[in-house]
Amino acid sequence: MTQLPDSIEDSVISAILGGRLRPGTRLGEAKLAEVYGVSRTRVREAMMRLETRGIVHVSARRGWFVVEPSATEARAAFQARRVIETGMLRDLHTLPGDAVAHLRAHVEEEREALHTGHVGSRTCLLGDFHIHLAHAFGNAFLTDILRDLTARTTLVSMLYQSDQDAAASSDDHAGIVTLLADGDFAGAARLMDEHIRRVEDGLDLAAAPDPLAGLREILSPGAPA
Amino acid sequence: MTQLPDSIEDSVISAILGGRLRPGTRLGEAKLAEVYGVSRTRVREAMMRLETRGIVHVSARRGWFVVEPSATEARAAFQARRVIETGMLRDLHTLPGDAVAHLRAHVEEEREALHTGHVGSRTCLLGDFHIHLAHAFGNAFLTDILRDLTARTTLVSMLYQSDQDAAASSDDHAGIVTLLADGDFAGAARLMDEHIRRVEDGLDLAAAPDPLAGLREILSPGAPA
DNA sequence: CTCAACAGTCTTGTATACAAGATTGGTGCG
DNA sequence: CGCACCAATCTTGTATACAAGACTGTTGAG
Repeated sequence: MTQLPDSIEDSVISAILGGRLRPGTRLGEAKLAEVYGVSRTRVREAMMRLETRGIVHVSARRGWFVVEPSATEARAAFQARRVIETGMLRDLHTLPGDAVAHLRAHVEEEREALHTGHVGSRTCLLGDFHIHLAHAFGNAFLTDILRDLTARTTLVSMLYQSDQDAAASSDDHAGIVTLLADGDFAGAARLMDEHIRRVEDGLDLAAAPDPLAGLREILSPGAPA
Repeated sequence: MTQLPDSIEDSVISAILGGRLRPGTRLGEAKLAEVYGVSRTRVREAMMRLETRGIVHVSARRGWFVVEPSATEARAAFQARRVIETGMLRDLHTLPGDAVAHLRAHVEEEREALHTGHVGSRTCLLGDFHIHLAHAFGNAFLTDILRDLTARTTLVSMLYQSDQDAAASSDDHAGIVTLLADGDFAGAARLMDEHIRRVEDGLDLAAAPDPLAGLREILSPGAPA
């Protein structure tokens, strides 16, 4: 379903969406250059582009890091998504003929991923729903903006998620598609508002961003201190 | 009011907002490097950042150019602004105490610029209103997004504006501030919707983007061919 | 044993050199 | 006179070299 990324940026973003890159992960220029088989120049360019999109940031002479949104930024990212996505649905009058079918198919994919239990593709699909919805709306700018915001909220979820009920999210998505199919755009907007709020409220923003992100995977099999 | 820009990006953007840089203008790396007194490397970095923000684009081995939005992109840019700004106002419950005062002061500045008739600062101020409003809303992401979208719609106006009644726009702004002061956020959202639609409808999207943009300023004092 | 100072290593920051393609102006043929 | 071809020039694309700062591990004094 997801075509393999052709650029370094897409590759990094899809790794984030799929949960393979965690917030705070260091992305060394030399290492990436080797991985992608290009020179540091290209890697640097890609990193700078990702920086202006708010996906990574650079710490002077230390390296590039996947952003670790603060509690404030986490709230703001979800609010931004809520504002844009509900605004979009409220502005909606008609949808392209095949849009509902595509969205329904996507929700079906989500369901399957829920059952097979593959966490990576599940997270990725749940985020993709919103991007597909934006795509159906047909505004390229909003689609791009939401893609970046979704990447950020995915990072937020990795940092602050308490339980993040994936099944409930997918149910919301299904409900939204049903309302869209009925032409009840205002209703869809309301449900979208609740949906994003629900995810947002499920976050534990008091949880301090894990300063040991990189260590965890190495230490996780060991006994607690 | 507007502090002088400290980065190349800000400098370019403020030149666009002020109407000093027109769509299609070529920005040569060597020339910019000389102007800013830096090496081509820095200029290139800035240009690439502006490219991901949709402000300039690169034509392979020909140079960097200020974007010339197509009719489709023009419509999409305004729609995106409408969706976001109305969504923002609808999501509003309270406003910081000094926000209304600041916005009122800004509208007053617009009025003065209208009377003195300085086109550059007028255009700049009319765009800035929306950015200040976003700032008052208090979401940094949305503010950044709207800054870039406003730059784009400014470029659109330069290409497709038929008459662009600045006075009417300023009146709309004043009306929005009044409604905000009364706490009528839904009303403000409605007026904002009308306001952006009005500007959008005032565009002549049939007008082909001027392929001779760069020549005009040189030839304008001369007689028609 | 603790801690401060220091040398070595690693990583990014920046400039510069050179390659590759685009444009321009000129030249010669038809 | 018009047009196609070609050389010269200009501009960006990419790699690489070197400088500057940050981190790590060691060493020695107290």
